[in-house]
Amino acid sequence: MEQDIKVAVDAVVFGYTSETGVSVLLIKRNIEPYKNMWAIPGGLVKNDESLEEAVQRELHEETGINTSYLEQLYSFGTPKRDPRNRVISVTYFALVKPSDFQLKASTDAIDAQWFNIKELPTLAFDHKQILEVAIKRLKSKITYEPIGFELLDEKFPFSELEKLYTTLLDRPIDRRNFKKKILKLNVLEELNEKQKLKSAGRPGNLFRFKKERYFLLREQGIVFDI
Amino acid sequence: MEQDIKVAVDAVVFGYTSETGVSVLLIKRNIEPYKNMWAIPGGLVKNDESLEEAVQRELHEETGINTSYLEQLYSFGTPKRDPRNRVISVTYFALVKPSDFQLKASTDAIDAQWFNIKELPTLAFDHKQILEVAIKRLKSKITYEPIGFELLDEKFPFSELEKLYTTLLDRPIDRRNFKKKILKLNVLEELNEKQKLKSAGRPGNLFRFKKERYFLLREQGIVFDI
DNA sequence: GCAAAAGTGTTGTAGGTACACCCATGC
DNA sequence: GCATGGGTGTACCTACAACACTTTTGC
Repeated sequence: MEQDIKVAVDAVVFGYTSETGVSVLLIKRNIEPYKNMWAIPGGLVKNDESLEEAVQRELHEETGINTSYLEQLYSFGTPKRDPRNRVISVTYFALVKPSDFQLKASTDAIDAQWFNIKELPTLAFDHKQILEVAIKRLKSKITYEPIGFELLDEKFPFSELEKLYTTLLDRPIDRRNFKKKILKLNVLEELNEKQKLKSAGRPGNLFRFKKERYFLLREQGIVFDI
Repeated sequence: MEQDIKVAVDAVVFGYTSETGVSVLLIKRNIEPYKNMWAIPGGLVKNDESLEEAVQRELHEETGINTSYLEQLYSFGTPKRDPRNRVISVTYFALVKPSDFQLKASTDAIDAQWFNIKELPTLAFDHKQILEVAIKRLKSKITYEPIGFELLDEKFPFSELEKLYTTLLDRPIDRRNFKKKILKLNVLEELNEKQKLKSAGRPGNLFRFKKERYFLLREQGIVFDI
């Protein structure tokens, strides 16, 4: 028999806010199978578009989001992973700043929503497994590439970066040592602005990351340990 | 129009011998397109087999090789990468000991042969690009996982391991420091046998790697720097 | 003035790097 | 005996980890 396999792309999109922690973007499915269940955004690749184009398109259609940090994660192809047909899914890993976007649902999705990675709902298909791979990648990546900056607002107090790392690594970090290491990368620019605190406490200086230096480091596959 | 995309798997198989250095296994295509050109072994996935099963099957059919070290590398899906149809290729990365196998060609391949990674022939499709990704992965992986052992014979003199690393890293290594680092991993067992040299020189002790310890390290995603 | 959060330096230690001479074998 | 390759130890230095008190702000 002729090969009868479909090709899909799915995107695991991570975001971070200090209130909600590290979150992943999920959509509520509007069609069978797994109707009304939460799933990773994605869909079938069109005949004439590249895989990357397909992810960006599906992501935009289903959630309204565009992302500048997108890398391939893994391809899943177990025969029965989709009950309808055989579907190979090429999955992607994306990082965004949630505050940059207003989530919007679409025809295929009733709803699109951020979920803290520690409080995930039951997921459609093998998406639980995909998320596990993605979360593992995120946790490992943050220790050797300064991707934290993709997740933070343009200007942020140093404590935000520290909170992000603490959350992801799931352990406390020594503030002084952490700051020394990050500053040594020379990727941060300290601004003459202070953070606006909601409550008591000394306001911290705001930082911005230097784009050129940051992209240079990423290209060189920079290695740093936290 | 309905989706019309085929799914293939391809395997980049690396081997090492001290005579030929780090080599990759290629097949000479027996069919159009790119007939008589060298290519990475692979082929279309069958409807009811997993991706891993497909790679192992194709690899065995085309070259006679079985591999115990196999991991997914990357998926390539540019629309025009195959001139016939749209084909998504899920590529894999394999390590073998060339001495374990007698290469044999098959119907789809006139010939199967090892090529030093520095002396590659012109390749079919986008296989040059695939190989570049694979070689990059190999070079980086060898610095943080002790995969070198997958490439060496069961018993080997320490100098073989050193040669392998020197070749892959493309720089000289301090023998004493290298030995200290490797031995600290506690993954090697020193045997009471000496190497048989072809020419002059003091014969070295043979080593064997401790399987349990080695697999434990791999599971833990061990990090070591050369 | 007190609670909350940010800012800041030093010291000890472990691990990495650099480095050169002797030993066993083949011819 | 000479050429080839293997085996081995030390000293310096850098980089990381551990660690606590002061400052600024809100209330």
